[in-house]
Amino acid sequence: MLRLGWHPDHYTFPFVLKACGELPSLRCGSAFHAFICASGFDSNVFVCNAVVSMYGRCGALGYAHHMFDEMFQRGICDVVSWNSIVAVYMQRGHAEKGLQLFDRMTADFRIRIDAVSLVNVLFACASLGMWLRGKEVHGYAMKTGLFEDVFIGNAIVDMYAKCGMMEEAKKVFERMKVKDVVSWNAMVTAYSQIGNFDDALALFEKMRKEKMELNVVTWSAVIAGYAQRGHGYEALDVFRQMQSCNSKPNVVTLVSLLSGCASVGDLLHGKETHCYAIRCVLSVDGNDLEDDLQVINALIDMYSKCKSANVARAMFDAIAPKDRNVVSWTVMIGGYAQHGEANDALELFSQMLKRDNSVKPNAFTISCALVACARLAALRFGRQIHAYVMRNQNESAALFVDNCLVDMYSKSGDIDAARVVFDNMQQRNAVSWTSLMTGYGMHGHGHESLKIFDEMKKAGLVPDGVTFLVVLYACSHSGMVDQGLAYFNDMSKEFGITPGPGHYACIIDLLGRAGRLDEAMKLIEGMPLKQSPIIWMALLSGCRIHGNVELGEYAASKLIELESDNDGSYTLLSNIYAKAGRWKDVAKIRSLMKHSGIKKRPGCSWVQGKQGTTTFFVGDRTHLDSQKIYEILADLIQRIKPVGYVPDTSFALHDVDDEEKRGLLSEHSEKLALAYGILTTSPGAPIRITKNLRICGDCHSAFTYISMIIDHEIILRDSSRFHHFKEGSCSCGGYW
DNA sequence: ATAGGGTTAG
Repeated sequence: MLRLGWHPDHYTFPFVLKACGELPSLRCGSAFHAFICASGFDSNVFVCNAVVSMYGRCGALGYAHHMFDEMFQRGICDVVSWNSIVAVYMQRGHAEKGLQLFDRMTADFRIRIDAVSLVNVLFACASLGMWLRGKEVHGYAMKTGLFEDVFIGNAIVDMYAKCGMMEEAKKVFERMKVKDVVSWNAMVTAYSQIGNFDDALALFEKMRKEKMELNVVTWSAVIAGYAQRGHGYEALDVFRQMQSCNSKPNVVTLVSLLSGCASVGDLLHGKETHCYAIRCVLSVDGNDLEDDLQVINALIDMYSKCKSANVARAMFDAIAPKDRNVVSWTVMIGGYAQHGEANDALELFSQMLKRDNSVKPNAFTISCALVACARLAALRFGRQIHAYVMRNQNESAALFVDNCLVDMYSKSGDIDAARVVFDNMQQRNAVSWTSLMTGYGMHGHGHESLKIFDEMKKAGLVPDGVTFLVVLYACSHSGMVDQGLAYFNDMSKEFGITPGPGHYACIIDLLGRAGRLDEAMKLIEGMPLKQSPIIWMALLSGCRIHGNVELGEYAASKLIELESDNDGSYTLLSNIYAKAGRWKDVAKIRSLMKHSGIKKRPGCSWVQGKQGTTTFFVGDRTHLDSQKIYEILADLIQRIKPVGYVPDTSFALHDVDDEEKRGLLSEHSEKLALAYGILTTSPGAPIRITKNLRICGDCHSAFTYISMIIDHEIILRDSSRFHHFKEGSCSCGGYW
């Protein structure tokens, strides 16, 4: 246009400036601003107002305010100028500052406000939760007739909804004579966000039935509603409907959809959505970095929750390091912590701290790192994170992080530290209480766990299904059979909680340990539930403890029937046969496992040291100090034999002669870890070992004797609970 | 000028 010799007028500039704001491109915008000044158009209010908005949209708050001030000095501000600067502050998240300016505009300068001014102030009331002031504005709008404006009506509905006054919002919505798609969307999203998704869906259906206009916001809101409730398949279904209606999904739609795929672990649809994102949403030139990053972060999250940690990591690595934001780091760390290798999570977290750059962990990141520590029982690392939290306290996020700390300390074997964190919490919820109860339960302090349960109820918190799972677990690991049965009855009668498979498994476990296998079997037969593998596993392990071959075989056959015959069930059955000396049957199982391709998961133990953890597999000889480790072990075994230790070969699981069996036993990963712990731990300090599977019976007996002759307490966490070996006895008292 | 989105705990 300029090249053709045409001259822009004051109608042209606002359009050009608007485009700069939408890009947004501060460079273009300020270039036009300079051009405007040079050509004398800066005397025009219309143009100047557009400059203010442009700077605001480009995030240049200072420039915007400077422009406004200059106009103010020149005395050319009109209502639009005021509205513009107020809106600039609102949109950048400074609602309070915007509201202050609005008050000056009306009180000090007596500017006659219009509909846009009202929408601005309603927006501020909504985001600051100032419903009283919002109500005044509502009254003003009714008096002046501005309520008829659909924009005003929508803003009032939204204000009430955001202030949690759904009844008021509904009333206003129903009284609006003219409604548009925004009005309906405001109601749909409000219902969805307060958890009343039924009403949200009902409105959505009504919109469709009456053939109202549905836009991308409507569809995205419904997809997000399903996704947030873990209904990924329904979310995908709505996405299909959206496509068949020729609505074009955008970034928000895809991010919602991906979180739906993640929540149900649907890798296939996740990949499909990834392809769609590449085709239609991700910008080719990387112009829209913010939006792209959100989609990429959602993709990383989806891939790790769908057990594709490597793909997730590749995407993470593909983001330029300076472009990764805190969410990118958090989803990757959280992905490793929960669905992958927890060690990788801690490795990545350390990297994040080391980069002394702009990205600092937030409460989400810390929680994810603590989850990883809890899984590994990485007490030392967990303590460091605790110290970091103390240095960078953030009140508003304290509850979540503190709960993670309680869980981490409980699961890492420092129940006293868990208690200290719990006692110092400003706020507690049901998760805080149950985390502590789990800790005591895992350590075999059933009575303490139940005491906390009583205190929890006294504190006014209502126990739910998870709480009772923890209660029953605590009872079974402390041999409190009658209490456990009583709680099991109470939970449905007094608290109206229907027991699920997990609760039944706990009770079967409880009865099984106590040797009341017939009662356990009767309970299974009378169960009003679908057969579930964990229930048969519980029975099977009860049979293992009491050497009941017949019932064990039955439970195993049920597991195979349910097609959940994993290595654990075969190992248990094999243990039962071995205990009964039925070596032919042991061999049969071995060949069956070979035949069906089921491999015994390798046992693996790791021990906490000053320099981090050291891991051992069965028969591991890869360690530098291997020779010393085996020497220490051999020496210990020789020394405990005179005190009464007899190697229990039934745990060796191999149909080989006794001499060889004894060799295999002494190479179990937990024994190697203990020897290494003795080698490297300072005298008197406890040795902390973690094992991925349950501790082997022979190792348990050996550890008990060893604890008589060494100067360390041995604290071992296996996949079932904690064992504290001290002075010739173990805290588990046989309940493991 | 009004409506929608990603990461955390038992």
